[in-house]
Amino acid sequence: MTSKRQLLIDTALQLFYEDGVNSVGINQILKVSGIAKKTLYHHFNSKEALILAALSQRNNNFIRWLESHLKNATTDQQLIENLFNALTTWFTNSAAELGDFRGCFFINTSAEFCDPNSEIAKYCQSHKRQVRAIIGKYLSSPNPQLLDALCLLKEGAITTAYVTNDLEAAQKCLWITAKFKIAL
Amino acid sequence: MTSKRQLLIDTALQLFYEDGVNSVGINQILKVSGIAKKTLYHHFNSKEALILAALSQRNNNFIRWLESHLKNATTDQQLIENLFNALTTWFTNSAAELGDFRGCFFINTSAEFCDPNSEIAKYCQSHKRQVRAIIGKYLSSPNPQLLDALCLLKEGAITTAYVTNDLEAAQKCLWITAKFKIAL
DNA sequence: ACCAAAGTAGACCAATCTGTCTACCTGATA
DNA sequence: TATCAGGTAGACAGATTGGTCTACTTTGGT
Repeated sequence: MTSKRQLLIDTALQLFYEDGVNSVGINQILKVSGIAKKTLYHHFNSKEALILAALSQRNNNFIRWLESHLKNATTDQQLIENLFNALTTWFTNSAAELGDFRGCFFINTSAEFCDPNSEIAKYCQSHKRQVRAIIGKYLSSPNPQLLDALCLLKEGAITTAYVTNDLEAAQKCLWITAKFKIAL
Repeated sequence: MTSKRQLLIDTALQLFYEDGVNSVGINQILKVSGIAKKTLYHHFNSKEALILAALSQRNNNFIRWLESHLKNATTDQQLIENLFNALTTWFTNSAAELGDFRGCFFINTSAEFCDPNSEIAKYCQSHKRQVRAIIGKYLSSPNPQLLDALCLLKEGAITTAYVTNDLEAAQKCLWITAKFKIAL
């Protein structure tokens, strides 16, 4: 069955997100999941392939979670509130689907893979594009400048919440957007 | 003399920033710098101590660079322009003092060290506090909300420029601040 | 002139890393 | 019933990791 494959991905994602991709060895993943090494290399060619699978899994989880928070917004103002309120639930470990907050898995993983042409770096880039597209989809009308502003504030909030442990970062973004009535 | 010590720090910082702290081994630093292992461990107790020294060096470089760009601003508007224009020169590799852009060394290093109580994570946190304080110092009057906005946008710009290779991220921040006349 | 600190080269250690391999077991399907 | 993908355990290989150590040389200040 593919259940072992899935268990490997789940375990890898959990550990990778928790400790960083380079800090987690194959053997640790095998130990935690209770799966044999041969089985891992039957399903994945290399550690990199497993990392990509974990990134993909996280991408799916994150996008499903994000979309569930944005979908019922009827105005741009509501969309903005939903977005940053959702981030706050994430930062405060109230978003069970995303696990204990340890920053953005894709930003963190990018930091560990310098080569911007690696598959891993490219995947992280595409994740950010997807997230941007989703937020844009729920805007009442195309508005690249507002979209840029929301994405930049979002990235700033995630980074700030993680590095400086400022759990209010997303709420501050809300106050900021409230101040500038830009194109709302 | 301490010249060897300094050479070690310079080499370590260069390699750490380029490839990530966990991807660079002690032996690589020794090879590049041409310094003996005994000498390294004479000056530093451990790799972690060397990392902390490299972080400190980078902190000094960055703050000196930042301050040089902000100091002659006479209005808040000018300060904001100086800040984000400076970031753009960094992103486009026109800030020689900071080396080829590879994101924020402190964000990247935080991503590699999960434990928020580690000395390294704490140092990264304190760097961000210092940068915030410097920007605040040059505001015409204390304005925590504006300061929050600038810091969040700044973090967002750095992260976005690095992960998605969007070199215009800082310029977008400028357009955004131009739109909202918040407390200027 | 002397002495301690700072430096050299590099062997060595134990641990860990990714990845390969042998030998065997299990269960579903043709 | 035969077959084959998927699974097990774990030894093994080859490289690399951070760090210690010995034995020796260079250098600068008193």
